[in-house]
Amino acid sequence: MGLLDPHGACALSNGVSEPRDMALDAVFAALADPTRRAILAMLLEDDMAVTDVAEPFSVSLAAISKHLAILAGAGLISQERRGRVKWCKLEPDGLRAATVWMQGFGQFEPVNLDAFERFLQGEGLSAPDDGPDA
Amino acid sequence: MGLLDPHGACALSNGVSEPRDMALDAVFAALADPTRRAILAMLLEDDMAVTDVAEPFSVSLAAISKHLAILAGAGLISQERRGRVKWCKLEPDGLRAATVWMQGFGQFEPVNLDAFERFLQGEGLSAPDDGPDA
DNA sequence: GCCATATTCAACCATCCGGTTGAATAAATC
DNA sequence: GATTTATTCAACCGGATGGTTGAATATGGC
Repeated sequence: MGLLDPHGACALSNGVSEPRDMALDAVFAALADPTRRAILAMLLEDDMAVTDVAEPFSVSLAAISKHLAILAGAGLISQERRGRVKWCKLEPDGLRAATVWMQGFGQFEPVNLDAFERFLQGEGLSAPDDGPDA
Repeated sequence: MGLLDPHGACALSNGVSEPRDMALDAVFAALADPTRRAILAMLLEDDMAVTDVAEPFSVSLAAISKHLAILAGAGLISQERRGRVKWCKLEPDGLRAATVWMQGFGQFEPVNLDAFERFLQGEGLSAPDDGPDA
């Protein structure tokens, strides 16, 4: 499928509804909530048990449990039960499809140096030094 | 804080709710709908009038109008009224903050060559045409 | 002025979402 | 076995969301 497949899973007049992008639906919907984004950021530092994830938030444990289920459903985290504790682990690959989809829209940005730098940082490569602020 | 500020605008037990990421909320929520993603992909090719945007979809014009309002509210498109026609234009910069936020999670991916290629493509060379089977 | 076109508004509807609460399940501990 | 700890389930609630319809509002053309 094309990077920017213009006709994802949406109601088209031809009646065809491709289920191709349900994953993107779930990922973006999961990211649309600030609590869930904060959870992802926490898991970026370490795997955590559900109770520990919930600790910094002022909402009920059940609410956090639901948030985690949504994140897991979107493939952004995985949950492994060990004993009575359920460990939550970030699944960075779950973001890849969404990231790629979004990058398709970068072509109109003149340079996008910020993103480029971040990308290199994330890759562990050294920048091809056209200057740090080129 | 910054890129991966672990405590965006969400309910924290300390009662502090930073309004910093409302834009991210809006952007991701806007992207969570397949119809809206399809609209963005259409606008990637050309500016369009509301009626023309609505044409390929099997939902009412009013529904598309609402979708466009949501996209505009998220800063992903701009709308300029010229005569009785309202032209819709992609605003790729509206995606930048979200893209940068997401890229912060790429650091766990071993190589991410795909994304790297896409990145380079999007950065300047020939537009990464929507793909052979788009 | 009148009619067609382009778009939105307003009201409504069904469903989803994020939250709550209290009970239920399951595993570790005493 | 009883209790504490970890997590989810089930029911419920208010508000948002995506959709509809029909009327309203402009604007352009005749």
